[in-house]
Amino acid sequence: MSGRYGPRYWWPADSKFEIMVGAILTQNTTWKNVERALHNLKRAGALDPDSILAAHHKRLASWLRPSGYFNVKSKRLRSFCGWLVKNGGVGELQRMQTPALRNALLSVYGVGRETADDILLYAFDRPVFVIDAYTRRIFSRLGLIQGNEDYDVIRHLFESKMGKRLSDYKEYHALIVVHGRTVCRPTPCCEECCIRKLCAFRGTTS
DNA sequence: ACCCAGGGTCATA
DNA sequence: TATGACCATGGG
Repeated sequence: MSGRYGPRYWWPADSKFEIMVGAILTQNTTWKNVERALHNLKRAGALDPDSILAAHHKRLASWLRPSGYFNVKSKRLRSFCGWLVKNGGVGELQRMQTPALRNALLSVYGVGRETADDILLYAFDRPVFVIDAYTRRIFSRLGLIQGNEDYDVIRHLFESKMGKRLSDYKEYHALIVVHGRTVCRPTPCCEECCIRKLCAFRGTTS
């Protein structure tokens, strides 16, 4: 698919921290709305852990408002920044082994498995495959998984079958999300259109 | 008016 | 382990 569609412009950001913030803000939310929230943070000069920790909840929530769930995301972003600072920042955390770093991320309030893996893959450059709703939907349609397996079961399946190239992990997830948007939700509206849209994935998965 | 989006937490059984 | 309620904005 990379050959056919070329590299997607994926997870644009000026810093590792911006990627991490984006990973939390994009939870069940369109990227367009996340960009607005990120823009608010930048415009306020608050796109850094210290500024976020220093801001009052009311103000932080107002910056995050466009990304939805602004009250819970304010708390989640706060807890994440607290963890980041407490552990010496990105540079220090980068020294950890991937499994330990993943467990550390999962211990943070507001960081679940998918968010943790987004951060591991796109901010810490670790070869971890991100499983999202699109991955389940597309690959269950292809008959390669049932779809309701545990997150880590599907993750290990992908990681065992696709080698270890970091760029492949980043690119494949990007392609899945970009194309997953065009695939019908759980109940196919029609077999024809779904099969046509899924054609792009055949050959890369067989 | 309805459905959905690049999820996670918490209570409950 | 496995559901369900809840969070909330913006676009189709």
